[in-house]
Amino acid sequence: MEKKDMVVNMEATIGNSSLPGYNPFGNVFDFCEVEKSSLGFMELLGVQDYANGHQFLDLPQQLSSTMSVPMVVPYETNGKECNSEVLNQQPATPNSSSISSASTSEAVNDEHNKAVNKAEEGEEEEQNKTKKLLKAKKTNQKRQKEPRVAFMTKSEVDHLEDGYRWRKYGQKAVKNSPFPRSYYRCTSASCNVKKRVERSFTDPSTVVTTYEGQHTHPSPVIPRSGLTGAPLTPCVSATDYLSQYQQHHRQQQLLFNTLSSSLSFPYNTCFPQERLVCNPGTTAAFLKDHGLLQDVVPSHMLKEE
DNA sequence: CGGTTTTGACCAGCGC
DNA sequence: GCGCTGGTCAAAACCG
Repeated sequence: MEKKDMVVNMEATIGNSSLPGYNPFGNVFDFCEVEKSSLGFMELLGVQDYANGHQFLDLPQQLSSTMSVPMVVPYETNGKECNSEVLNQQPATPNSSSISSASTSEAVNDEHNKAVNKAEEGEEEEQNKTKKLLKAKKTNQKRQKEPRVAFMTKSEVDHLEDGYRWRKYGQKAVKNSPFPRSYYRCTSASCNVKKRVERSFTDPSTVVTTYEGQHTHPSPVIPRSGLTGAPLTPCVSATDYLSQYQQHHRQQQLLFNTLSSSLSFPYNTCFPQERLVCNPGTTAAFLKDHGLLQDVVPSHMLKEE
């Protein structure tokens, strides 16, 4: 039973980093600046080791910086999630999350439409038919799970701007938590990316955002000129900071999406730090193929060898 | 008026 | 079979 485990690799990468404060993507120092501005309501929280069920508690000290760390929920090849409870930091029940993909929903909608068109009976019977179709469809169709990426971020706002447009389609109370979980779907047609947003009850200042799937379109919001990767400038207000943080968050997700799609995410070999930093040749080729990264990766990182 | 949010209902999967 | 929980649906409300 192979586990696609990226979190352990992330720790190794961070631990071996010769540049304290770099995350595996090399875009951390901006938030060092923020922390010094004493407005730092966001900080590194640690990384959950999903494979072994414990946290790397010393990670904040290793990094000595503030940032949000992308975390990956590993999946076994049989499709079972190893541990989905990022928020509550407790073991999840097996198969606790049953997720139907948007393609499933579309298929279901097709069936629904067919049922509606065919039915000549009264409304009630029509509805019953539709429900039966829905049930049959859901029962027969094996649900496929998309790879997930979870961000733990200290933030005062629940729904962080990440450059994409989302439609909220549900909200549920979470067991053992006073904070509800919100469900969002990307508004772009044919894009089946979803995300869940929930606030940690162990640390209410922490927001856990879990992305599922990969966008099939570029971000509709981000102005490319704004993605320089330059360090954050000193902030004069929490609003300024929030704005810069949100931009950073967008950058991180963009980078993660780009890497994910380019490296057949979830990958289980190495983090892209070497690609981006240690191997200029690879970096150049990489950036040539993935123009967005030029906006995301700090320029000083690209120059290093 | 069109897009988004809210919210109660429904469903699937799991444990007992 | 029953109850619990997470995820989704969809009608109504809301908003710009």
